[in-house]
Amino acid sequence: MIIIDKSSMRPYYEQIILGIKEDILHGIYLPGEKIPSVREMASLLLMNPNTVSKAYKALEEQEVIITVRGKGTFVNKVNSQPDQRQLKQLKQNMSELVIEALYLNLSEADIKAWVTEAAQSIGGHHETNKFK
Amino acid sequence: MIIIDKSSMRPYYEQIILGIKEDILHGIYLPGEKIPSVREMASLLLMNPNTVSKAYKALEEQEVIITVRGKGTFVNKVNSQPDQRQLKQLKQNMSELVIEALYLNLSEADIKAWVTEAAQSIGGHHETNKFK
Amino acid sequence: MIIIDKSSMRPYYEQIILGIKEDILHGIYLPGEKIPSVREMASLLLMNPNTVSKAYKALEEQEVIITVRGKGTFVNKVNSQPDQRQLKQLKQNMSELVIEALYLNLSEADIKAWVTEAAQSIGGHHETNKFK
Amino acid sequence: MIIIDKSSMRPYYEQIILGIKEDILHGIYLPGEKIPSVREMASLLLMNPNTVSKAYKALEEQEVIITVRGKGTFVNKVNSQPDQRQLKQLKQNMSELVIEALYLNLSEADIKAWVTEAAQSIGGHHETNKFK
DNA sequence: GTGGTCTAGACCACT
DNA sequence: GTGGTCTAGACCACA
Repeated sequence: MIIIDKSSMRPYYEQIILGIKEDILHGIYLPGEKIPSVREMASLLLMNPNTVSKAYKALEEQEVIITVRGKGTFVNKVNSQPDQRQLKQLKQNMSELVIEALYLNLSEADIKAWVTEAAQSIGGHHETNKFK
Repeated sequence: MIIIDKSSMRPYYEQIILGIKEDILHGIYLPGEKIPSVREMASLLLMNPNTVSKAYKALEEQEVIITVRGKGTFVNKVNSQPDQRQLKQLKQNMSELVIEALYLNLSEADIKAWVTEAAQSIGGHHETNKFK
Repeated sequence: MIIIDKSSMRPYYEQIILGIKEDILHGIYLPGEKIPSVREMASLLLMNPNTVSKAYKALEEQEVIITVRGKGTFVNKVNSQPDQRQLKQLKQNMSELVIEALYLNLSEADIKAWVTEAAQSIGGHHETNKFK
Repeated sequence: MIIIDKSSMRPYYEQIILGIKEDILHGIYLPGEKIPSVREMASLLLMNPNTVSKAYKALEEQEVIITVRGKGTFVNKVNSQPDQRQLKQLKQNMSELVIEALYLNLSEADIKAWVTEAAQSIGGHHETNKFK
């Protein structure tokens, strides 16, 4: 279930992107399955369709979903060769996050515990991880 | 040495904040020591003084530095009691980062390896971690 | 109604902060309600938008208001767990004020009369005080 | 004993002013008594003489101390007819402080308790209050 | 339309 | 010389 935090700094459309990815990882939406249309999702989330549309476009660019004109939007199979640009960006973000965490007097182990916690709240449903 | 990535999405002032924290963790600036004045830093970074000032004010609010009007800006001792709000925010960011990473087909171990790498590129200079 | 005293030593942005808090305590702005946009408030107060923005950001940090990008700024519910740092600062200020007052030959009772006066010019509208 | 908080927002010279007033209220300096010279005070407080001088000038303007050329600086008797401007300013500050306090969910009684506490940490030594 | 960021330049208070 | 405040005006991301 996607929950939008209206008071969050993160823009709505990014929250939607994250929420859909999370749902896919949770196995709520399976590869090949249809996800709600822009309008449906908009009414589910009580949001402007334009905002949802922006999220869907971004997801399509990341090849997470595929839109078929006149039929709907479907979950893509996970790409086994991840986008190098995205990877680099993610690693950079992690590095910055670690700086902040160390500055808050956390240890490396504390940070890794967070990773474990986050991963376990998701893991087990996502097919591509079964074989790693 | 702080490097500003002008093409990054991250605003300059946040990059300055991160850069200074990183420098402190690296032991380039020691607690009690004076850091460059707003104007000096601005000319070092080829940046408007107001932008630097904004970063310094944020750092002061986080109790990373202390500014004394008319005298300069100084590195504070690291706060051993981290701000709960900041911690919560950081953990939330970590959780979102993990989702993105899992989606890029990374394993939990891959992510932890990033943490190790990031931490080791810093660790060893930061006094408060010696005793953890 | 917020009134800016241009001859006051207190910077404009602090006057705006105080004025908005006062208006909320007076019940002019209710929790959840939208307050004027940065630009509106700036034109109301005949002031630069940046100055208003600075006040709004400070108010958001104090969790008095919540800003939603692209939508506006809204009054938060009053925080029942006050910030310890703010409390300490306020008490310190009170202590200094009392010294000055005693030095002007006022009695403790005189000072308390001021407190009563100030509180009554506000009280009765602020929901959280009804239950204390 | 005057203590200067270098990390306080309040400028040094104001802290000196407050400190001297506090010492007089505490009976450490009595009316007619000589207080340390600018240079002595500066070396006591580890401060620049110019800063101390600024404080002394302000205190003289408020008729708290009297400087006699070639002899030194002396505590004045407390003025029984307080400066109306100062009174008004002080009352204004109190009003603002009360707004902040109410916003932090404090009751009127809480604020008055602070006043009592502050006054009692001083009271009893100051002659002009004995007769009120 | 909303707020956020950045620049440029002015003036002020403090040390 | 230090940081703090304020203005003016530009551009951008978000809804």
